[in-house]
Amino acid sequence: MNQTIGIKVIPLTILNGKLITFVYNGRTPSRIWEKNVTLEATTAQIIQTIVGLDPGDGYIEQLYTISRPQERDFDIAIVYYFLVAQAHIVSPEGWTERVHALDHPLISYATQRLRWKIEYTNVVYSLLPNEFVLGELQRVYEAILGRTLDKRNFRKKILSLRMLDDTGKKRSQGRSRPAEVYRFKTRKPTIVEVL
Amino acid sequence: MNQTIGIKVIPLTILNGKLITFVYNGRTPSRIWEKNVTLEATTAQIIQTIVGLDPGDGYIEQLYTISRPQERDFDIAIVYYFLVAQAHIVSPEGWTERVHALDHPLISYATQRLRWKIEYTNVVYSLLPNEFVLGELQRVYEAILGRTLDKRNFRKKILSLRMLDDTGKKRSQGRSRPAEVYRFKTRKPTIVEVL
DNA sequence: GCAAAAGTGTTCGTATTACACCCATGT
DNA sequence: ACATGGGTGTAATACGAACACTTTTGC
Repeated sequence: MNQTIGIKVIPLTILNGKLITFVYNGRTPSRIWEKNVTLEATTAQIIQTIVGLDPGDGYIEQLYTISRPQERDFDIAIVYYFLVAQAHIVSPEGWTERVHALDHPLISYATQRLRWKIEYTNVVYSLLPNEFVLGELQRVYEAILGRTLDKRNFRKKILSLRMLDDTGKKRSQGRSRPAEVYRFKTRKPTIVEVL
Repeated sequence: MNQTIGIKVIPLTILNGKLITFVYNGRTPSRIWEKNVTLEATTAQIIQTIVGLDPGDGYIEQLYTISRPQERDFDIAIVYYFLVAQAHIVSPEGWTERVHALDHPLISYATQRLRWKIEYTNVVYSLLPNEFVLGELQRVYEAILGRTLDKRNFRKKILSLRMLDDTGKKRSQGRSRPAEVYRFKTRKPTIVEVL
């Protein structure tokens, strides 16, 4: 029996104001790594074929490499997470929703990394549709940070980062005042100037 | 020919006020990973046998896993860095000093991670002897951050973190006023309370 | 007219920066 | 006596936290 190296991908999305992950038939999406394929390409293949999503629709980041992962299906697992907006997830067949907290130490580690990342990069874009209102953005931050935020302070902070463009459009949802619609200046991972 | 997984260790230390790394015969210390040995154990072995240091004398952290590393000696390299105080490095035979900046993108990534870590943990302890004076500590911070710091502000901040104990001893070096000698409260990685 | 979410400023406390001089020692 | 690094305080500013009411729409 030989060494097997696996790539695992933890898909993360926001559903109903919660940061959640999905498992497929009780397992984290994964595949054996084959020589002459980069780790990044394998990760993309997993997202494409197992998760059933377009890797380009989300944000991929390497999380950690562990030996002897619990599942015993690999000797080493190189773990990535994949952030994707709920809107891209079309047919959740065979998928089981899992709340994020205790599944795996790696998921809470991913959450930690995310908390830190959304403070100084624009990667939250990957959890939102192209156009959105500030309330939606705030709910994403709150889901990741696990606490509520003050609306005024949040808007002040976010707008000062100058990572959003005001589309000029307005959107009304239900019986409430219509909100300004925003869009990310860029949907590529970018470090936000803290000025 | 089969897949080969390598573990690499980037040793980092402070020498003459600079954060540097060492290579051995022009290569980063590494070895092939063998099944049934954890990554952590292999890393410790590399530090022990190739770097020639005691892993317990420094701080080890996983950095990143890459496929197709330049050296072509592995298909995949799982890279760690090892922080160690200059004082522990006894016989640098076969070792070549390398300044940190451009060697490898991973080294600048390690530097980034370090910059962020020393702000909220006590891991700098690993780059210092048991007892030291605040000037030495400041020089370590400056080497990692790559800029000079104001002495008064530095002392205020560091002492407010309450991660140091005053030994009561004084040390004079050369013709200057003797300095208070400090010691880390604990030499285990600890998250510093930001109070 | 009422429910629901959007939008908007000010105040306060804390943390960060900038900055200059005297001290204790070895030579 | 002088060179060397150690040690100390204050003022200005920037930043984050707390906080309440008005607006626009759908029903």
